[in-house]
Amino acid sequence: MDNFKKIEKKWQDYWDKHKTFEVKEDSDKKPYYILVEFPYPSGSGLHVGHVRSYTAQDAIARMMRMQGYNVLYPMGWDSFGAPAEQYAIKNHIHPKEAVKENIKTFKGQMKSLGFSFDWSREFATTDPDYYKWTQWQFLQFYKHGMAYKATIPVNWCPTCKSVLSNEDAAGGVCERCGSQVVQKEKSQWMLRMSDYAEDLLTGLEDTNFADRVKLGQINWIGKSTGVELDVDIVGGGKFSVFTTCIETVYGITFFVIAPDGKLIKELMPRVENKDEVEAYIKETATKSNMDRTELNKGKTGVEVKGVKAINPVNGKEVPIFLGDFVLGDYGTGAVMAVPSHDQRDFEYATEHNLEMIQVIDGADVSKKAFEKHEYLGKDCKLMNSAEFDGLTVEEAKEKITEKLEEMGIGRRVNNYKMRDWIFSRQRFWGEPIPMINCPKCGWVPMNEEDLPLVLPDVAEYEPTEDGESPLANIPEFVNCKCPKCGGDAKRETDTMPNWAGSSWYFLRFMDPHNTHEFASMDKMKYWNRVDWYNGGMEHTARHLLYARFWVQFLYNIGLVPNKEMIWTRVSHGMVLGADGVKMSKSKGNVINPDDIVNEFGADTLRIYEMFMGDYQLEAPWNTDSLRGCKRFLDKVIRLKDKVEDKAGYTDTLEALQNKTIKKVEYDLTHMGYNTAISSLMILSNAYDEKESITKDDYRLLLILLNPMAPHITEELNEELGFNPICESEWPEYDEEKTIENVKDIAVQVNGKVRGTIQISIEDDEQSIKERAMECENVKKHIDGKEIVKVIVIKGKIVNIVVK
RNA sequence: GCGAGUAUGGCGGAAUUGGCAGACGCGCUAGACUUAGGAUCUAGUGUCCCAGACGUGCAGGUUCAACUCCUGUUACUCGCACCA
Repeated sequence: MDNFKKIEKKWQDYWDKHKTFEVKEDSDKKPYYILVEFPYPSGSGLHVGHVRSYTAQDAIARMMRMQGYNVLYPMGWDSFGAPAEQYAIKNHIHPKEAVKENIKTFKGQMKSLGFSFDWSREFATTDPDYYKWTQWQFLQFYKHGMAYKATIPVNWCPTCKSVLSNEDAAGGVCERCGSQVVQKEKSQWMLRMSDYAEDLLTGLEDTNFADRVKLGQINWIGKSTGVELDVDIVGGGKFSVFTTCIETVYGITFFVIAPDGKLIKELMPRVENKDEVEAYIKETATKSNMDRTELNKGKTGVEVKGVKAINPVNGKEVPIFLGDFVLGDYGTGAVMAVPSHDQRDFEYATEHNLEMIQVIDGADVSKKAFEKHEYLGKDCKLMNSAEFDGLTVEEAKEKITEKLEEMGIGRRVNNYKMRDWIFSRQRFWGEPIPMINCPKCGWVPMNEEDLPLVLPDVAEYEPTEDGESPLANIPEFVNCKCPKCGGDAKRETDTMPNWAGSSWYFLRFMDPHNTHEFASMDKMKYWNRVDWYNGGMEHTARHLLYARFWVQFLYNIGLVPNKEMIWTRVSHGMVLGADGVKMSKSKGNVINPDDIVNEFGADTLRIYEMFMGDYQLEAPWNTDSLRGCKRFLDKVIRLKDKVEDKAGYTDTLEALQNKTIKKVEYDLTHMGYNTAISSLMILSNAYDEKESITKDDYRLLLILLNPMAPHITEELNEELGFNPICESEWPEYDEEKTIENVKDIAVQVNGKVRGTIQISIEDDEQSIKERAMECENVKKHIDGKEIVKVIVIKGKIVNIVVK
């Protein structure tokens, strides 16, 4: 029976030859764009996790094609990235060679699984024809004032002489060599993403993202409304703090400023304990933001001696501290500390023996702070706050803000956690940033007609001594003429982050071969937007936010038809190893899809991955369960022996068949793949119980199963003499026939099931009640007791309440 | 730490609106057919002190009725800005 290999190859060739899944924009069918995140073609080949989401999207695509939609389901390669570069450094070959090999492997694997991708639209982000447009779009950002250079700290390994990602610098130690990581200032290209914070927030209303996805976006943007307050420094100078709790302003007993901020640098000449302060700044430079803001750790910090600040509302002089929990790049890099009403300040004050002033009445603040989440909305009154004493917190918030505005030292502001996008990478394997630095003209964008700026072929891919991209070592690349004045100039040697190419690839799929635009407005208008986008949970915050930002910018300059180009976004759960943990080479629990396809067939793997559990949750691999799926398909094959050469449907199967069509249709569009398959198992079990079934009965099962197991169903369908399923229509169900006329319902006494009765649709409440009371076992439980009430839920349950 | 998610038999999971908890599959037990197979078929399979009681991480609450709603709590998984 194991001729599945032949069958699968046969139908894959058939689809290729007939270009079954290639779509054109001239169809009068309704367009529908299904997208799955294009993979990074790693050296280890396709992961069974890829198979899960590609199959899920494939099933929707195949069903919707049969339902008459013009379905676009494309695939490509997100092929820039660090692993290819690491490989190149080690083996001294150009990353593009490794990428080429990997893509070949991935594509072969995808074909062997029978995914209905439109391969005529394939591209890779590393194709110069593609990244030409990524570069072109960067120039648009630049020309609209959205790209700028800024000096910001990066993780730096002094031993490897290399810039590290936070991941590679976890715990302040270099992943590769174990050296202490330090923060180093570097000039980087930035995109003004924070300008879009509000639009990215409101834009969510024009999407159909799952709630948890929307929440992820909202939290990443991290909007908070509050007041920015100016604070004078004794003896001259001032700084600002941002607070969401201006009502506690009279409770300020000190200020804390960021060790990595600008302010401390300005104050330095006046600082009395310079050594101590500098040592603390140095220490902070070795910590990541996460280590710094962790609440459980001790509140470290040092007083900045010789400098005092003045609380603007009451003229009180208070000390200034350095504290690493204050971040230089969030808010104003300084906070007001009110230990009585903020737990973090409370701990800091306790540790450093600082004064506390309670300004909101209603709790004891000697042991812990009385915080906003405890006092807001509870009618708590102010105290120790001059003329504001006795006002409620809500009134005081407003009145104090008004007063500060009048005094000209306070402003209402929205603060966002989301920062501008650091767009430079000191790496080789990324899109070169098309900017030229001219000694006379400064930064000058390349002429658009000179794009793409292609990555050169080089022998070494190591970064330079001072951590610049290897491109800096290539004089032919670096030295150029200024497009403006024609004088000698130098190219930017940083490249773009991996996120760049994936921020707009879904637009390119709409018009992948366009040589004069990244995509034509006409074609984008035809497809309108991505209707259904699937990817991993780990991408729902950042990739999606970057992509939305990119699109909103393009929309604002009139280059895409919608402000949001992605309608529904869903995320699938990871496929874990059989031991319930993430698959990894080191754990030896990796399943290679090729092995499964070889031994069990693509259809079995597809069915299994759809059946393995709730699509949105992670699920461990289980080979026994996979065998069960093979058995199910074998059973479907065996059912063919029961087929009589008869048209029409078997009467007694009609209700179940209609119900199954409805269920599969609903489940495939609601990510209930596992229950879709279970309902098909139920249908085949019902077929199996019959002496014989008709050809139409059998074909119905094959069509419903086809989106998930496309090869074997096509083969069996052909053996029956029908047209290929991929050229057929999806069956329609009759709602009336899905309703069962006669049904068993449970009868409860005091909420416990004591019997069942059979009811039919026409039965009225009274007769159901009477029949329920007559049940043997029910009688036993209500005998001699007082009936308080009888609840009848039509078609569901009867509950008799007795005393 | 912040944000999100999850918790149901031996295992994966089901239960669309609060209405018979455990669908469907795996595994397991017994049998049939067979001569040895990861094949097929039949019956069974939440737990227990088994005419009944208990049971959806834990502790409470609302309700005629709670896996589902509310309050609190624990554990695990993911993301946190240069991994993709």
